[in-house]
Amino acid sequence: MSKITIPSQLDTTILAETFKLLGDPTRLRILFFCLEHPRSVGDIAASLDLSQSLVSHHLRLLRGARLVRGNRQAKQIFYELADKHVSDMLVDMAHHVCEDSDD
Amino acid sequence: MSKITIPSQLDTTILAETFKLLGDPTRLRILFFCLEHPRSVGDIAASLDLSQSLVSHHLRLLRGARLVRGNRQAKQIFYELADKHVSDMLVDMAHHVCEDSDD
DNA sequence: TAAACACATGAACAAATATTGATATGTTTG
DNA sequence: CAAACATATCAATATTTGTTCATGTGTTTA
Repeated sequence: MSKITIPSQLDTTILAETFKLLGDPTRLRILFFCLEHPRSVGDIAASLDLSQSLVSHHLRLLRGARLVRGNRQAKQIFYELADKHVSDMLVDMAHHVCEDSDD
Repeated sequence: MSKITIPSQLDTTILAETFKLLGDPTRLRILFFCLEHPRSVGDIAASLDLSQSLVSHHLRLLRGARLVRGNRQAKQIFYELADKHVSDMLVDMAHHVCEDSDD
């Protein structure tokens, strides 16, 4: 049930790559910005004061890890979190950081 | 209730630093190895086939972020996860990665 | 079809980071 | 106190990674 399973070295690498992607403030800001509803690349760049190129680069990485997905709507592409797993995890972690208890 | 709270930019930086620490395979292996019960530095190094120096460096970072804590027992220092928050989070994330469903 | 718009990509560079090897600190035992 | 042991720290290096600038791709509108 609640038995702890230690991941293999391979799994650990995969898990680390996901964490690594979340370990950048810019990428986290993008993710949280897209948390409530899909956002266009331009909107992300303008609202977060980032260059369009930079946003695009980060989105590519996030896309590659299936953390976000985007769908075209006319000229724009709207990005949202890939699934509920991801968004739940983000919100959970945010809460973990907010809390300060040591036990 | 289940209202999403978007962290401020400062919180995003702190959150990113935590993720960044978890975003290294070696560090993750160390953490999972110490998940069940405290482990000495030498045991970690030997079991995970890492140099003692490297393990010590990583433990320093993990210690700084209060992800692990160690207490001396004679010559050795045994490290364990800092609190249940951290261990739960690790286990949860491991499960997230293991699951493959898109919904 | 050509121009305008929105986004993606490639090359290049600076900054951050993991790892190593040598050395220092602290603890125990003779 | 000296030697042995376990861990920590320092300096240096090699790799990774975030960011920028210039350019490319695809979609819409005139």
